[in-house]
Amino acid sequence: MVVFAGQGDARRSMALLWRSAGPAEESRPGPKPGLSVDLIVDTAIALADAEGMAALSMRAVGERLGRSGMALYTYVPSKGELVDLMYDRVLGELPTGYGHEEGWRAALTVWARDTWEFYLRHPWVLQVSQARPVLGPNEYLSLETLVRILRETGLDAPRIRGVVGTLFHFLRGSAGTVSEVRQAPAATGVSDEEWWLARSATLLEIAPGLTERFPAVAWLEGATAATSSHDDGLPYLEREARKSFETGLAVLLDGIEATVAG
Amino acid sequence: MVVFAGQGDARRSMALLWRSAGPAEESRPGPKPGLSVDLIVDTAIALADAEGMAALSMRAVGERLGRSGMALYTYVPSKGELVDLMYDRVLGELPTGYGHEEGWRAALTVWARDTWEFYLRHPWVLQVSQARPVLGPNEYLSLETLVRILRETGLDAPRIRGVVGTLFHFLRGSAGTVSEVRQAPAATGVSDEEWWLARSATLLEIAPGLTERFPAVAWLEGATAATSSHDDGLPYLEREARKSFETGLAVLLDGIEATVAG
DNA sequence: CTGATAGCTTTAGGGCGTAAGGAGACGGGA
DNA sequence: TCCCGTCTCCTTACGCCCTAAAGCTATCAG
Repeated sequence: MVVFAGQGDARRSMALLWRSAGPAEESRPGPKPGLSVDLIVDTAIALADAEGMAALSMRAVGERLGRSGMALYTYVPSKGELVDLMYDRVLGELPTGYGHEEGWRAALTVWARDTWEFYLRHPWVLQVSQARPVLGPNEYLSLETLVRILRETGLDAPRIRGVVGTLFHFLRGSAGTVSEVRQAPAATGVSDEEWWLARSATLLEIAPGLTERFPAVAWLEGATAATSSHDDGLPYLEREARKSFETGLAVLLDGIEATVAG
Repeated sequence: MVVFAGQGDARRSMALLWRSAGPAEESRPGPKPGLSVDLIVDTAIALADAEGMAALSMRAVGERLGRSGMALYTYVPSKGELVDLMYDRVLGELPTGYGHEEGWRAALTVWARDTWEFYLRHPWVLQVSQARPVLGPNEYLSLETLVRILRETGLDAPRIRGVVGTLFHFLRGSAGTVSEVRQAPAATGVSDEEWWLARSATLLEIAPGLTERFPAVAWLEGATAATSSHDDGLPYLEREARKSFETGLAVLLDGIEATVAG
């Protein structure tokens, strides 16, 4: 599920995203607000962190706040806007200062690992549509952080743009694999290993001659399984995904270096 | 929306995925089937191609076939399984033979462009969860195709595994950006340019001092806009996404080359 | 005190996936 | 020939989703 953002009138969305902590709070008729946008957004984030994007419904958020789902519409125009606000708020967790004393490659490595772990802390972020930038303050800030590192490479703007995209795609994809691997067993009630075993046993039975039909894949799986340790207690798929992340990151950094060298 | 696959009993799923064109078709009591799994899958693919994954409902597919939504459950155990079948069927479109006469880099470049365009032809494929492999014949085949190219590099299996992942993440992410950029205006009734203009105008008004707060981003956007041609009739965001794809691909290939040399 | 207003609720309408039960068509055995 | 078991397909129904609309009530300005 890619969750699309709200597109009510631009002015209201932007005001919500960029609202500065509290604008004087004049006294007005009617009951005092029992909730606040911040409270709602925080609650929604906690819910999404704990139970995933699929469990994020207006009713569920309302319930956590002791209100009906409809109560939220007083503060937030739609679920889409709420997701935008969650997204931009949570991006604020990302570190912003990566010193360049040790060179851009070291900084970029740390940045990538930080970002990767951020995605794993908030897997639902990976389901927020990237169709169009949300244009919130923290989105700007996180982009600023990355671009600052990359300017150290001396590459021109179009190339930096391409690298920015590639890094984000890589991180989102890689983290997405791990996070879905983690959540799928929970969703289906079958553990990783069990699922894998059941499927591959059935597969051999139903589709014989796999090794002959797909020799390169067979080679890859054989060689991978052979070098795969079982000491760390991680599920099979997650361990492989982590290794792939490190390998892929190294390849990417090499690629940037080669591009810089020109 | 990441669509999770079905996980009915493994045997039935696998049988559906690997079923060989027609197993004798014995005569049985009861009315003749008016539909078939193939017909349903093809119809569902056509629907998803035309109107996106969000429009793919059992009712909608049934309607296209002149049946109720529930009629499909005679052929397919659940929507999840249907999505698996769609996914594996459509993967069959991918070319499989990339000669290595011109070297792996040339082959990989063509492969990447082919795959990228495949994703743009079937954007809904990007919304199919990658949590666990579907393990259908065409998934195997497409992986086989890529691994065959990559074995030419002489890299070891773990590294090839990392590169495979990185390439897929990059392609899926990059194509996803373009496809969402394309579908979002349709979904919201606002064109790309309009949306962008409205947002950035409002942004400048509501969040002044952007350039000072985010100088690196301002530099990047200024420099990009300056070099951006307007001759090809493509919407702004799509043109940029295409350029980023080519840049990113070059960086990645350079990275693989460096790793090989490494 | 009065009237306007804002917070919140309930109701309702149009989606969704799918469980359950029933109608009718058809082939095979008696 | 007739009946019965089986199979396709339908309708109904449940519980979830987002959100429009209308109504209740607490609160404040005048």
